[in-house]
Amino acid sequence: MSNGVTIGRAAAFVGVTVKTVRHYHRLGLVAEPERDSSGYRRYGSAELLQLVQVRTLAAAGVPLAGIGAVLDAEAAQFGAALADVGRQLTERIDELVARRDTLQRLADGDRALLPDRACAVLDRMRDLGLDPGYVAAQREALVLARALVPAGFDGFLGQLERGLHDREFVELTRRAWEAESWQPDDPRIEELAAALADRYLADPALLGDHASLRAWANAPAQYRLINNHREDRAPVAARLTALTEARLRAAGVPLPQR
Amino acid sequence: MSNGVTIGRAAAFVGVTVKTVRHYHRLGLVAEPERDSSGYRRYGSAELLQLVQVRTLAAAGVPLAGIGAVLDAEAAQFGAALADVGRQLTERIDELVARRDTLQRLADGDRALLPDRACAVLDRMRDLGLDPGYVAAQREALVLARALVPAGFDGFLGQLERGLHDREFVELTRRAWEAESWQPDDPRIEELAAALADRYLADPALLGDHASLRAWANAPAQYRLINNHREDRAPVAARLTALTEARLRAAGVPLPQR
DNA sequence: GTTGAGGTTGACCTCGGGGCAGGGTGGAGG
DNA sequence: CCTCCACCCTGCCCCGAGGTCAACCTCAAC
Repeated sequence: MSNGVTIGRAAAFVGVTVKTVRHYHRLGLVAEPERDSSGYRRYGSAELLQLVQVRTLAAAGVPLAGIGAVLDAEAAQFGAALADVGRQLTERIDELVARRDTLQRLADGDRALLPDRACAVLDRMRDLGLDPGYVAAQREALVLARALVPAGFDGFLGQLERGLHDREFVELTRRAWEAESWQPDDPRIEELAAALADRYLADPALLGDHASLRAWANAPAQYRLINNHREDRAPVAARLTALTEARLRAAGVPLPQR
Repeated sequence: MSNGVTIGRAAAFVGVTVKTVRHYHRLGLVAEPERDSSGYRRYGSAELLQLVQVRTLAAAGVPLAGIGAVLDAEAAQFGAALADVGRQLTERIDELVARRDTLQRLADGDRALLPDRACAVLDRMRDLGLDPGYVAAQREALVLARALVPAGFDGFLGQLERGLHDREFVELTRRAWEAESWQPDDPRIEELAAALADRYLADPALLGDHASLRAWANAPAQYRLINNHREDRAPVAARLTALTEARLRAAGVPLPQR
């Protein structure tokens, strides 16, 4: 007799691949048809009908794992089940759209990973003639700060902005970066630390506002990490920072514990 | 010294799970930090920075496999790479939206798997008092026909509609369904087949229009499958169909070969 | 007889991790 | 000291919806 069609024809009729049909069999969504004398599956109309039903639901986005239940459920539950699937689809769509929006903000120019205000600060640093290496280091510190201490990020930015408006402070910053080429025991390092501490004490706003200081105090581990960033590649700067911090602490400034 | 933070803290800082961090290590997206004396990973700022960068891109929908390349690429390629990812995201979003739309059409009432016109035909069958079992069988045949011979589907529908407008034909259909309770050798079966064939020959439009007939002729395997659907559960109807077809062929009607 | 198309099973791959097993480590409390 | 609890380590299998590769078998045509 050789009743029915082979799997290839059945798959073609319904518009799927042979693999997919076998996959549905393995999941129990479509009954296995009888085999002919040579072991080939022979599909009759009943199996094709199931295949069409499963395919229609799958193409509509119903997860394969839920198709069995949907087909078993009669009328009343059927609509509810489909509505449920639709809700899940909507959620995933919204998530993907949000991702794409984030991506577009990232791709907007090369200013990835940081908001516009931070990019402006970095641009300003470049314009002031600060070393590109220093600017890059600040950029990394900002990226870290934003992720690790989001509550203190705006304060951190404000602190940087204020520093850039202070000509003397900018000069000190420039020298501090140049100090990297000095010997580690150069006596000028101590001098520079003292000058920096004096500047901070003369204008405490350079250390950040109240909210910002509190945020840092609440996250000492993060403060240490960000503050020590690039320490290995800039040992002189590290020593400079330590000396300056010591002086500030001695003057009563409540910096987070090291 | 115990420098740096453990994996759990690092993960919490960045807002991911410990598993995710280790996953990134395995993919080479974040450098493995040094281990302390007990074998624990100790994260410094450099690793955290990488983690933040990777996380930001991943959250924006960049596939992990592409993040390495994106981070390596400088400025110019960076934007292009992100734009590319954005395009892929848009494609997937469109696909999901299309799925959801399909789903909503399906969920609209219990009339799944078939278009409105077909549902109307089935409703009309019910209204005419035809047996629910018969209507269900016709529904399955329509689902199959739509998937297997889309070109002939509208013609098939039209054929059914015309039949429903023919009072005598409806009566014959009703009797044909009742015939299932007869013995397989009941002489009334032959009579009924003759009456059906006569009715078809009296109004050949009941067999479908030209386009429809051509579509069936081009898909004999599908015709056979759909025509023989439920044959196993309705042997009398099967015999009835065969007898009727034989008469029609004898009268010169070009039905597809069995 | 041979060739090419199409059938059979099975095992392994995708992507972004989640979950569990089995065991080690460190600090706090009885 | 012992125990509890939280945290860390590695390694394995799991998810969805199939794709891909391998090795072999069968059918129809030349």
